Amino acid sequence: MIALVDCNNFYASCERVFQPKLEGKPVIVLSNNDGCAIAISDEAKAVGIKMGAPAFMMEDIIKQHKVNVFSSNYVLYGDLSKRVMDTVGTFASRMEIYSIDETFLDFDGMELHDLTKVGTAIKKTVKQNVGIPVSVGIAPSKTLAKLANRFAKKTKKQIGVHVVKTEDDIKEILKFAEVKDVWGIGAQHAKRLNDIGVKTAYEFTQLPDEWVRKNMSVVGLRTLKELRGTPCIEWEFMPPRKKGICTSRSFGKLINDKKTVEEAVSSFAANCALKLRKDNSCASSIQVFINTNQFRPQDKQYYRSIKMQIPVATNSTSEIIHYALKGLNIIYTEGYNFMKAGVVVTEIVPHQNVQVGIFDDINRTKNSMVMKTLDKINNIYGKDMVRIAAQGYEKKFRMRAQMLSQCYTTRFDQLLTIKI
DNA sequence: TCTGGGGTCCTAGGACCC
DNA sequence: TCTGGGGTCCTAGGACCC
Repeated sequence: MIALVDCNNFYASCERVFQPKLEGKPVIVLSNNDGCAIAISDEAKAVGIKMGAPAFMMEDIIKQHKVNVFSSNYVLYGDLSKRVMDTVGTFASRMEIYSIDETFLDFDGMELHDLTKVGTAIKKTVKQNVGIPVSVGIAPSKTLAKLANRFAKKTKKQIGVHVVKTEDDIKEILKFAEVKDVWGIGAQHAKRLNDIGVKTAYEFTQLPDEWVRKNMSVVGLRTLKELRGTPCIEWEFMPPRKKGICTSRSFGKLINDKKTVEEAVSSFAANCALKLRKDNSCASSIQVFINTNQFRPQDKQYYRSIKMQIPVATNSTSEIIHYALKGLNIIYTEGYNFMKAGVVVTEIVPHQNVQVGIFDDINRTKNSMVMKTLDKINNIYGKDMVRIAAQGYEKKFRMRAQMLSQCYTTRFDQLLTIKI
């Protein structure tokens, strides 16, 4: 059996941990740049706030219902996520962390008589240790565990746990779920399925294999079998090395001078280099892209990207900035209002596997010592305390984040003050 | 004023090779 | 009627996830 433990409205719940007065009140968290709602408490859902809705279109609802709005604070959420996972991990010998707020537990080979009891214990312990509410779904396959979890959230709010064992249990949750709510079936396939009269997950499981294979590829076929109770999705207990690392941001405002775009791209490149070093990896290829704001029909539109090889795989900030700017210089054209840019590093290899070319004249030992020192300083004094000159000083491209909470658990200067 | 960011996998089609 | 066949690699685009 497989359990899926999922944090309820995770980012909104994180904000509540440090402001308990928000319990029972509507809370939402916005995406980067204070763009869209990406976490919505039940109370905020109840007053009509929808996932992904742009903030500027919800101003009336927010004012009218006194919705508490937060900018996203990924440092805080990342730290609380780690604490949740540490607690959940004690309940099974093997765990696969699937995302910042979800983890699968492998119960195979464990003597568990009452799974509902186990689920309840997980929920209670996480709430007590970290303060985050979770739901638990337990079933024979990952896809069914996801559905069971959803079932628990929708129909057993107080308990927050649902166990699926028998054929009848499976049928019950399949008939309850719409096809669009199945993990692995997105909006496109859901529409296609609805068009041929398939509305529920149960009806989907009644389709012939061949139809699913033909119209939804092997991925859809796997989902089908998982829903019928046969596990087909492999465990990934160790996270595999990433194939690409991307840093991209919308700017806080439209930008039409090249120097500012260069500073933004340099900062994104620096962030990719930092992520590579944290992963102990190097990249031998880099992509840069820039684009205008597609939501402004009055503006001339522009999108270009470029991919370049890096002769010797690297994770050095200065080197990656160098190539990023080289690429930007090729694709940049004057006369547009730019809204977004990004840097992607790919062809990633472990640091110790880097092949050095014969004509390589860069002093890599010295460079890596500089990077180590830079990371050490920035670790203590905050990211970007020391940076490469190309990243600029003013950060005119900076995102909006007007309602940012504190880093309560990771910064000494932002600890919570308690008055007794 | 204003619409996120970071990933994965699969498939089809073109280029190229023998 | 019909224009070789079979393989690999790369890329773009589309689907999905949180």
